[in-house]
Amino acid sequence: MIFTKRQIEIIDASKDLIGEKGVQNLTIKNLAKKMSFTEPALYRHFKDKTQILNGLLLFHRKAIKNGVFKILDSDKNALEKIEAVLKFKFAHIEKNPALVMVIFSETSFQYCSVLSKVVRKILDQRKKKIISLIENGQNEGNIRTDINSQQLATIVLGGIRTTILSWRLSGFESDLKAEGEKLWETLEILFKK
Amino acid sequence: MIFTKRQIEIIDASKDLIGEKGVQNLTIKNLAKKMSFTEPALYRHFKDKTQILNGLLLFHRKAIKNGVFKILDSDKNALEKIEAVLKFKFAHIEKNPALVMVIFSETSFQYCSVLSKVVRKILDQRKKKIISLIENGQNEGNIRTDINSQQLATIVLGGIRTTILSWRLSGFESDLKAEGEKLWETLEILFKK
DNA sequence: AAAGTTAGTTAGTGTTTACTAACTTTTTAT
DNA sequence: ATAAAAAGTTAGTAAACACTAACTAACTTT
Repeated sequence: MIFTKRQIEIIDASKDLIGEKGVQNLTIKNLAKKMSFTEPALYRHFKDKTQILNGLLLFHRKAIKNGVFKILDSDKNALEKIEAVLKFKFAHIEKNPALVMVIFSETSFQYCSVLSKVVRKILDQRKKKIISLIENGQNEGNIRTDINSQQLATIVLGGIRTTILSWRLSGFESDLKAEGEKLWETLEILFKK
Repeated sequence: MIFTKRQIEIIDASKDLIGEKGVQNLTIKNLAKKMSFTEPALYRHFKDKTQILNGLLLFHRKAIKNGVFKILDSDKNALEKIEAVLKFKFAHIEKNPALVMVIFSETSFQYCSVLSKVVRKILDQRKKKIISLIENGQNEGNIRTDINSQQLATIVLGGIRTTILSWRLSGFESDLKAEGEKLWETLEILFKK
């Protein structure tokens, strides 16, 4: 999927709207106002509202994917890679608080099949990546092997999610990066052989 | 807060509607249909829609609170109590899948101050309880003390949340209780001194 | 038996929603 | 320079939304 300039502008505006007041703040009216043109103009660029949200998800998925790929391709060991991925994600999210709102809105998307599929795919791939990193770490001898990779991945993902949730509930005022560091310290101790 | 019979029936119907198709499926129209009476009749029992959702949250909060209190009052040690609380929660949620949808909808409530306060309070109290249980366990010498209770609580809550999320994304078809058991096994190993 | 209360009804309001048809302006290609 | 395509406009639609006014049947209280 490739986006035009205008489409990216619209995706960006959508992200801002959601970041300001949640998914229900993303209406065609508000979006048009933010873009300072009229509502029908939006339909020149996206078939319907679902496609805008779909675009938002795909666009940022690509951004995150690129960041994560660089880390995976580096010559760090698995444990260091997990740390780097974690830090990258917290940094990306701190810069784009709106994304959290989107990710946390799986519920709202659940009965829009197009969107729920995308969200599911994102979460699924993320889990797979973490699992394989953990397995690498176990093979390298840096991560304990008395708990299987699947379970350890649950712990990692859970830690990330809870940390982000706390940040959101604090009104984005707590220091997400600092909390992320703390989380990593904990995970490192728990995971070491 | 005390509820009439009819209010509880309405709360129950709301829970079902949300469970079927998410929060956005809870409309006055659908609710009236499910109750098989007309829309205005609902307003004899609740001031507005927000109060219905509020009622739903409070009603189930009470149910969970009662269950958890029994566990806290028992003569188990802290580690056993954490295990019992975990299992109780997974069991309660397996029986009331709709509740998950509500809990996972914090985002949708975030900009309705009444509801966001309630959700926040629920999550906050839950965290506090887990933290104090962990501290008890640390004092009893059953839980490692090289990681502070706050961080360990993040891990517990994260594990719960991720497990429930996976279950939901599986369309409520995976075995939540079994996944809960696995989670506990993992936590037990990780937490032991 | 009269008066009041509770819990329902019918019929409707105003607002917001996503979206469209028809027209105009601007940009691009030849 | 002109034709075509792209990107905007105005004016509107139908459907969904939460909610209300006015009325009534059926109980309860006194």
